[in-house]
Amino acid sequence: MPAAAKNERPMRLSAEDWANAALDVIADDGVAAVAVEPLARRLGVTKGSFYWHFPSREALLAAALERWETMEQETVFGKLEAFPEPRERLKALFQLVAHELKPHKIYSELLKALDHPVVQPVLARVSQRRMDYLAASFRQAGMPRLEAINRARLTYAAYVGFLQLSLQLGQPRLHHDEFEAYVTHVMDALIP
Amino acid sequence: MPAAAKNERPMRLSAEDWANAALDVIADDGVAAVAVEPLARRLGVTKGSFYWHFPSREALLAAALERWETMEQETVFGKLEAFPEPRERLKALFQLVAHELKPHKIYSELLKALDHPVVQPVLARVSQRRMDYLAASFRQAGMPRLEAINRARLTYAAYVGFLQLSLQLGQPRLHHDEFEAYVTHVMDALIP
DNA sequence: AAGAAACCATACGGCCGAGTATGGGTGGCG
DNA sequence: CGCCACCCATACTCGGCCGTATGGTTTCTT
Repeated sequence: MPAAAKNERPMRLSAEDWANAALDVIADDGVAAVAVEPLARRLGVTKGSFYWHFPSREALLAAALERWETMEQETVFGKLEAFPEPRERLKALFQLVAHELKPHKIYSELLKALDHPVVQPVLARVSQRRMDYLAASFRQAGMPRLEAINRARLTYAAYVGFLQLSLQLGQPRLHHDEFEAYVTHVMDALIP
Repeated sequence: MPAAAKNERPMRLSAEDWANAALDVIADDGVAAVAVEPLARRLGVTKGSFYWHFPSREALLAAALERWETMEQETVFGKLEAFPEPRERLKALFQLVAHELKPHKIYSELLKALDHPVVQPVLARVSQRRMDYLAASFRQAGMPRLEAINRARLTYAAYVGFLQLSLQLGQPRLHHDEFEAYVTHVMDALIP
């Protein structure tokens, strides 16, 4: 990653660099803020560069989302393979989600851009995978099938809502103690 | 409301008409879609009309949101005054939210526009009021104070997440039976 | 070193929406 | 009737972003 694009004049970029920059913008200001010319300024080049790598803005979005989807696949599920106990795995998942909010910023912004035709199918896949994973874990924890599915829905909805409320509506940002109390409460209420 | 703006040529508008039209657009296509010129076309007039009633687009948004905030105040809480029993009131609230999704479209779209400085404070107020109401109900149902607050947070997060997932990501739109099963599951899990 | 390929700058046309200026029409009210 | 608020149309300017065209420069290749 060509992090410092400020001083070193001769900076050649690749398509991946553009996709990464697009993801950064999405995380900070949302999908709507992904514009070619501002992005080029941010990278210290002009749009003449961009249109060599991509045919259109849409293509950049598609590439960025594809990149994000594969990355999220590995990071989220990878860290949970270590927990064979379903209940412990669920607790680990809750803790994981609760304590590193930064990687969830992109998901939250994509959620806000769900009307965009390029975003919708990606989010649909990712969300479905996650909910299936949750349902399977609840099932392994002893729940009957339908109940596990509904509990997964509820849990994932609580996750999504929590993201929107705490990330976007940054207002009532809980402090450490009461936040931990909240996480504990959620686990008690949702994990059988 | 001057619903049919198609044929009757001499149609005078008021500031309220513009605010209502803005709310319609928000419900359908989000806050970003509230633009003066398209709105004027939709109403069968030109922007010359708009800039008589409002000094800017921001002012229209502010007026529309103020209007929405007062209206939502009455409708949502008004229907629940009939239930003195806290547990019954909570169940009624869940049923109410689950079965008339249309009035929640605006809330969902505003949630997606939370980065907008005009939207943020309004949503913060409304959300806080609703969560306070939830917390009070849980408390009346016998929960200790802190637990009631956290349960209110969880419940409201589940509501927000459900809105986003079902309204925006319209994909896995549950059918009647399994939807009712889901609502029942949620009530069993969250209402003590 | 010569040519090809990769990468980028400059400059242009076009769309669309925000505001502004200005004048015209329609109502009520004396 | 005539005046004055009220309401709207027309016709601009301005800025921002998309996409295209074209030519220049660097880097690889042989």
